[in-house]
Amino acid sequence: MKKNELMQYSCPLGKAMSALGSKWKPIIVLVIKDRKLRFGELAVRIHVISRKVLTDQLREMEADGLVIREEFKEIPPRVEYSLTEKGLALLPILYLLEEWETKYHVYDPDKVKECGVNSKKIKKTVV
Amino acid sequence: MKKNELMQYSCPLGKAMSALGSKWKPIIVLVIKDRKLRFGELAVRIHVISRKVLTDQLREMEADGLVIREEFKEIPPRVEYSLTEKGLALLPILYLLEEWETKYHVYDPDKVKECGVNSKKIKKTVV
DNA sequence: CAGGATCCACATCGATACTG
DNA sequence: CAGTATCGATGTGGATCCTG
Repeated sequence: MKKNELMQYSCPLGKAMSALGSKWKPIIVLVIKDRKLRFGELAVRIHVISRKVLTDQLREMEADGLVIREEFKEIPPRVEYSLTEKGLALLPILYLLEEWETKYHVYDPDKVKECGVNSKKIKKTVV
Repeated sequence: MKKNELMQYSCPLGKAMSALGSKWKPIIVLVIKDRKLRFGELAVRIHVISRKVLTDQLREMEADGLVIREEFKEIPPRVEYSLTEKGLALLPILYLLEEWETKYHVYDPDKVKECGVNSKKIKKTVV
């Protein structure tokens, strides 16, 4: 997502969407939600995402002030992610979005496919 | 945005984001907001977006039940777009997002750049 | 006027291999 | 363990030209 192109027309909304407008960020926020998680735990919980992309997303979210990254200088390395106040403040809005989707949901088999977490399979069959 | 890959882990949120998770859709919703707009009017108001992409986005939003497309068989052609109930229901959430962004906004010159509508320039200089 | 069709450039994603 | 580096495939956006 080309962030810089988002900042136009409706500025605050543009910026908001640049902070969470990616595929993964809202989901990452929901996954971290209430407890610190290590990188590996995140990777397992959202294992449809490659580790590289997960890293990228987390870095951007850190830069956007959504998550806190704590690196422990240990062997083996340990890194824990948690939500900032800003990230936490996003939760109610995400819940509203879920409600909204649930309420106005029209079942469209072409779009819904499956909701399994094992997307490898989905991806292959869908694409 | 590969919509099909969004439907995992957190389903309702995934679907919600697939409906408005693109760069432009939230902005389009805000622009249409309270009155019907013709295609050309939309294109002018969001003139950073190419007409092709605007068309694509509107088509997807129509399929997602966010907007209504009314085509008048006239010469010259006229097409008017308006929000569905579902699209309207999204407005308060978008306003919350704006509030959220405004409240937690941290000024980061590397990210904010400009909020001008003339993004050609922005793009060139940024990239 | 509102687009459809093409073509091209560029980003982004995913897989793999490697490192401290 | 938690990344980084690299490469290739895929997707997406923009520009241009064409049509009813």
